[in-house]
Amino acid sequence: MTVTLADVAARAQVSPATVSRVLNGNYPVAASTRERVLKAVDELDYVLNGPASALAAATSDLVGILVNDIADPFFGIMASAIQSEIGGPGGRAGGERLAVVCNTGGSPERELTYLTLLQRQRAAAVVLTGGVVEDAAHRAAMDARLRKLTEAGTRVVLCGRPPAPDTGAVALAFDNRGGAQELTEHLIGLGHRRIGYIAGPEGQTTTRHRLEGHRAGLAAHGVEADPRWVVHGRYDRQSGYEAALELLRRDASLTAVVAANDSVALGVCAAMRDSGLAIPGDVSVAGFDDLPFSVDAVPALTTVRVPLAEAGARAGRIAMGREEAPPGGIALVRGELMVRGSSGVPRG
Amino acid sequence: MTVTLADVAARAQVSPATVSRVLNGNYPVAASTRERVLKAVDELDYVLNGPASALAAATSDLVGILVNDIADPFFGIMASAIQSEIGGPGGRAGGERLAVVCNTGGSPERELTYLTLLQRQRAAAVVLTGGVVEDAAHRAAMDARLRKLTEAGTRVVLCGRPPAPDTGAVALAFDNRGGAQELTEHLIGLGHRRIGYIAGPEGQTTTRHRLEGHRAGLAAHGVEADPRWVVHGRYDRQSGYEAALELLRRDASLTAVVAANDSVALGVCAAMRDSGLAIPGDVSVAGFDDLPFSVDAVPALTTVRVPLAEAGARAGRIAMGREEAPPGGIALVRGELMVRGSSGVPRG
DNA sequence: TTGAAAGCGATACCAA
DNA sequence: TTGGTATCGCTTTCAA
Repeated sequence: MTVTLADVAARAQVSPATVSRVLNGNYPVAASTRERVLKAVDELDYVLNGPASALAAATSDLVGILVNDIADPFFGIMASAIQSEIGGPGGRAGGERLAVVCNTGGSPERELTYLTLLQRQRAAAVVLTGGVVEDAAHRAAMDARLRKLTEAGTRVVLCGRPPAPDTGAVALAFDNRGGAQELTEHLIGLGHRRIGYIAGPEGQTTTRHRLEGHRAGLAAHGVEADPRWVVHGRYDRQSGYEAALELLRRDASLTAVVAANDSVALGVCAAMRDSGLAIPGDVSVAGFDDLPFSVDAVPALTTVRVPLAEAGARAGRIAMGREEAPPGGIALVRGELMVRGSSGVPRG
Repeated sequence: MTVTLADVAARAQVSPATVSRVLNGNYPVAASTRERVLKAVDELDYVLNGPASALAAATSDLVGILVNDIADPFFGIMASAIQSEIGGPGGRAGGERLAVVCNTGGSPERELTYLTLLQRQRAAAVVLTGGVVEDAAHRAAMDARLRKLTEAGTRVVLCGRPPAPDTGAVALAFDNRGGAQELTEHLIGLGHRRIGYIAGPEGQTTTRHRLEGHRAGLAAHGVEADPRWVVHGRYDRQSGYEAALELLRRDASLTAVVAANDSVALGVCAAMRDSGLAIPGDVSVAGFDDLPFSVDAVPALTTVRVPLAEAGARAGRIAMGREEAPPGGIALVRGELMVRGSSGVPRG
């Protein structure tokens, strides 16, 4: 029915072993035989059986990418960067690896389940992106799974989350604290003194680190830090919308708002518009290099550029083993934060 | 070394066949034995070998999703919708399927290569999204590949591209013409008469259909259609930026611009800002339900809602065989267009 | 309801 | 440089 390696071998009048060698190209084969084999492959329109070869070779050409939600442009860019790095068709590496994108939705259980599924597939590598819930039990479970993976020969990269010592996973951390602090100081530099902050979900690493950075920024300049000026929410637009209204309800005299990520910031914009709060012409936005819409869709802006896609790309490189783990196992990369500050605005 | 099914069988004191049955759950097994097996699985921390089982069963639990670029929010949303539909962990289906996301970058060759790679993996289903190059040779090659796939038992869905008769693939078409016409008429309804149009890459189905719809809209209302008011570009932000400038260079008296998709429209916004063209307060934007940023990031807008994610979800459903192909093999869904019109604006 | 055993289709080691 | 072949780990008849 379907064409197998043996069929090709028969047609080319060689052994299956030889065909395999030609196909994998990692073994010396006479030019003439190679010719014949390739011709047979072509004539029979032969397609290798992935599972069979993965079974025999004990490794597949699948690379897992865990993201919070692939519909979020942030993770889309990460996934895209990693993909071009691992080199499927069109990738610079020229390999033939396929990217398995897994939406965890931030759920610890799903995260674990996906890791098991990827282990089941004997994935060549797994890249975990974004923050993680700070929970001892979950962390232990994760570490166990990660260790299993690396022991089974899968390369594991933590991209934007804390290192996991003794698991064999390589970590590529983002400097969430530093990024947050820098951005808050940017607003302070613009003259703001009453700055609201919309944080991510409580209990997540990124949430905590960014908030710490924000506070550090305020402290460094002796700026007031009213606890009522901090609201927690999810990392999405709707949450940003609601949080912005809540902030203004608590204190309408705020002159700037820091949103924990771009999607949240867009929600803030929407809230200000819908609630009849004018968006001033001299609004200032500080965001990523990589989420162009956040920067370009709002007029009259100021940008603090924060390279990020490069982090994803680098993670891919590490996943594929083309780069060693950086000294200490960690590389610091600029964070993934966005600040939205409006001069002299909103008063409800 | 690694735990196998046999190990579990030994520990549970049953045959491998029984363990397999328990794990797959599609076969009657005594409750007591099942207990023992599951206990053994747990104790040994056994993880099924995917490739082995795929080889034996001649099918995998991988679902391929071909997109232009996963970094584009449009495709991110599509991929996300399809994923939740095919039911990995957390999906409603509760299955254990993994999504393989493939970035084609619009390249016909990559498209073909990826299809081969997915065939190699014995993918359970493949969903192709977005438009396709209108080229006889490529079409023939694609059809051949698609036929191979369906013959091998892979379910194939064309989502947003023309049907491919006799390939066994199910098509879920977007009404690009209708959507474009509707949106252009929306602008006409707002009083615009000098409307620019930024089209996608020449030679693609979506490009042609949308442009046709736009022209039909103009014609239906006797509105002028100056050929100079149409510029072609890529479906990305930068292209929109350049095209907008080009349009205004050609004719600064335009009062509205239709962009062939959201990313392009964002580029238009940026161009207007950078070139010092004021963005009026009463700008009107018509876009998707699903790309919130395009709608929310621009103040004072009017929206024409065009459902789209539902198409992706439906594609997933069809891919998984939970829904039959609609009558005639085609379902029409609202298009994926965005209009950006500005009243009484830009003059350079 | 359970077991025995024959594949599934490549890979890679050992010879030649 | 090439061939023979055991092996990978699971699924699935066929019997019992």
